[in-house]
Amino acid sequence: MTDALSPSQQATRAKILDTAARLFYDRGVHAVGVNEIVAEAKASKLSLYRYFPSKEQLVAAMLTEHSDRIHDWLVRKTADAPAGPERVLSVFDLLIDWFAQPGYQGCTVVNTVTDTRADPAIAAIARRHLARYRHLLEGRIQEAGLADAPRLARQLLLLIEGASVVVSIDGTTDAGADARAAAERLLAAARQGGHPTVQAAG
Amino acid sequence: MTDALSPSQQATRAKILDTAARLFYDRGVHAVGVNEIVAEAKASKLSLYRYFPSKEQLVAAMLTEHSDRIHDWLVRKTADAPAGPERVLSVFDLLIDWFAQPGYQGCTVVNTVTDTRADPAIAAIARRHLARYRHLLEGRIQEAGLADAPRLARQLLLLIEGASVVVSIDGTTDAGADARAAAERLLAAARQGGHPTVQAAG
DNA sequence: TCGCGACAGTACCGATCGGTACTGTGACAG
DNA sequence: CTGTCACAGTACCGATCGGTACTGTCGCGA
Repeated sequence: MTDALSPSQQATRAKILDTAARLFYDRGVHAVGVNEIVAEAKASKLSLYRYFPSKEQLVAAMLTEHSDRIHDWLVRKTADAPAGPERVLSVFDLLIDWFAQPGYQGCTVVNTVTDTRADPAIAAIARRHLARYRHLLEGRIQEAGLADAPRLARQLLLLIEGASVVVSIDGTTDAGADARAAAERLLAAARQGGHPTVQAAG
Repeated sequence: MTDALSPSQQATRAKILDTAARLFYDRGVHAVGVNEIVAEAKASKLSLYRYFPSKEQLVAAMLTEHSDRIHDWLVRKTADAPAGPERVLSVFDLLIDWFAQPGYQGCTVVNTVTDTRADPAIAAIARRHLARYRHLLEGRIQEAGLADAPRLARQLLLLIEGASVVVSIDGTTDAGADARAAAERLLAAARQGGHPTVQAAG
């Protein structure tokens, strides 16, 4: 095995990856060239193409690393919250803080899959990202002893992704709180155990 | 007033606009050049630049027209549905059909605002689009006699936008039904009049 | 019949794109 | 001291970008 990278090589690779992630997020994949990435990262194109065979694969590596980091962060942070429904809702509290960060422009995964519509590798990373997200939510919901966890997890994910989109378009963070309130109601309905419909409620 | 366009001029303009809308939706704004648009539309660049001063403004015109058309379509179709909560839910039925169309790649407004992140004109069109969407939902909710219409409208919009994103990434249409079921529960909770929380439900 | 204007088509412009080749330099191992 | 390797920097490649200029043609109104 000679394909292991030395510490300094890892540092160069990471520097390029971090710079690319920041620029891609700020302005979009198509609007940022490799020349700008290496200039900003104080690296050379030779280094970039040593670690990433093409711009496409640089984008894929960036997105994979980002998805992994977000997933680990969510797992760790929600584990700190008190058990029960509050732990499920803690996901929304994390997101509300995230949305409020200056320069928030929506979910990196969603933006990147939109930027690179024809790339099946990017699409696969995005599908995996959503699947892991649902898996995390489902686990937290089951821990809270709530029924119909798979469906609830899928529904909460809709609120999360919707809030991310609306926040980035509206420029306000209200959508985060709206999503949390909606999630609270959906969880409450599940705790009541029934499947009330509009008709049945009349 | 000599700035009115003759019927044949309107036809040329519309042909370019429709072709641009289709190509931009399929592959993204940055991935489609003006040469390809005029070739596909069987027009000339001279015609394109006669009616649209730049590619940016062509994109803006396309998005404005698209937003108007979607809004009119939603108003008209939901007006056909029976009054009451079912009319609110009819929005989701329309979207479920829409998501199932072959080649569905997400909401044009969201995709375009992601593609052209730095363009304030596009961002303004997108904000207006969401505001009209919320206004429509709010009206339908009020017609159904449900309380807390503004908040409910904002929450339903999160479900709609979230479902659009998830459908386009997952490649399945399940998210539409999930969004409808979640909306049904939120409407039922509003009809019960209370504001139940997870804590209060214990 | 004549003339005007919208038209499709094409050649072209400068700029920028992703990607390659090649410089010289500095660090480190034998 | 010497060879090696990763490095930053730069010049360069063909291709494509948005946008302009200029053909010749067609249709319509006077």
